[in-house]
Amino acid sequence: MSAATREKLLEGALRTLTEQGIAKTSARSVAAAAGVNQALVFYHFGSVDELLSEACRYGTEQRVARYRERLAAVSTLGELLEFGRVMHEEERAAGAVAVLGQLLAGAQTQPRLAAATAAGLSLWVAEVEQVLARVLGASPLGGFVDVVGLARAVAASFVGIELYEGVDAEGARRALDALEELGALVAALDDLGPVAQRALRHRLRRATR
Amino acid sequence: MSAATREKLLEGALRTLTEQGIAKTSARSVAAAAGVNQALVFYHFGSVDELLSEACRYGTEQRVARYRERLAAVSTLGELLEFGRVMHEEERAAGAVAVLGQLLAGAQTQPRLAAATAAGLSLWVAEVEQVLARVLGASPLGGFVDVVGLARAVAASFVGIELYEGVDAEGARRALDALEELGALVAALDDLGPVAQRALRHRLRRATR
DNA sequence: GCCTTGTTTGAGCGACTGCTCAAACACCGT
DNA sequence: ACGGTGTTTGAGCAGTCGCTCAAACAAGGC
Repeated sequence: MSAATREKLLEGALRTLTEQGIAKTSARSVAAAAGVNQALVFYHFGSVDELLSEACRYGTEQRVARYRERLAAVSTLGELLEFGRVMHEEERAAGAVAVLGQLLAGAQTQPRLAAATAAGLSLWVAEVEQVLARVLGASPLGGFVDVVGLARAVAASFVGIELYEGVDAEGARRALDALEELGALVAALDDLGPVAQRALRHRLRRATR
Repeated sequence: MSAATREKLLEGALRTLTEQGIAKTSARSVAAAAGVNQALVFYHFGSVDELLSEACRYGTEQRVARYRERLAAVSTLGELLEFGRVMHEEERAAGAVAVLGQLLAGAQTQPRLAAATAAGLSLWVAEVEQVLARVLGASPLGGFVDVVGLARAVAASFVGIELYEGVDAEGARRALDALEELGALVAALDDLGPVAQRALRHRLRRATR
């Protein structure tokens, strides 16, 4: 039992990761953020690594579930871009994506953390994949891009930009604006006339061979 | 003087960051990697933060200079994509981009590091910006995307994907493949006939208003 | 009342952290 | 040979790290 303490520690770990970074995240700092004794980290999780791994899963599942309904309603690229902007605003406040960045940095040399972080990221990837398949399927680009790969690229890039925001908020804003613009341009391909669409598809077929 | 020791420490810092991560990068671990006494960190740089900041500048300038000539020769999107692939292979071995990821993670709560990392990233951004302006200027998309913002997005995304590679190498490969594919599709827009190009430009103009 | 089971606590271990410092060192002009 | 200058060294300080442990605690069955 004592799920309450476990949860306090998980929340404390997420808060510490966003506020202090992976370098200053320790059993003591997490326990302080959770308001409990530091020995409980080892009683409940065995090690700091294991706590962070579980916190990654806990936090990611929580965030993904928060957006699942809204994501399911997205059916055009334009809607997806708008959703991305809204989500970015919400997550910046919660720092949820920044957590993945910190874990990703820490995971480079810790196999246990690497597995947990990869699993956490794949939750996001799975969601993005579904939406992209739906959105791109209806576009002239449908069938020409590997949705599985693109979903991974989108998720990883999002984390990179979130980290970038921590050192250059203005630059990150411009980066996101530019991507939104670029997305809107791709969305505009949907509205091309039938002749232009045919010419475009013909070109795309040749480019992918 | 004693530029030799300074350089040894800078190289040692870069090596430690890639091999151990920001969380395990300390004055002692860097000095060990450099093969010198740990007190020299403080004699030459004053603090660990300052050493890492200078290492960021040192490493980034070195890598950017390494690619400047080749980047200047890139004039089409196709060439740019090929260059990106080659550079990725070279940098993965050197771990130079992974260093930026580690510094980015550490910089979230350390103002001194944040400034240095932002400066290092801006060196890459400046290069990407020049190439993008040249490459996109010749494409139907020219004038429709904010090159300054897009360059920042590209740089930050590259770092994110590099970090992702540390936890899921196969996934990162697919992500990069998909991006390359997507780029090839955009490049194919260049080869559209004049009628389709006109229709496309018309659509783009309407989409950006 | 007592004993068992599951949590929580504070103290403490050895190792590590950033950083300081007196002492030793190497190399210079004189 | 001498002093001066810049560099390097090992020891050491106070503090934190991951982790362990005996002891205190709460709660329930008997």
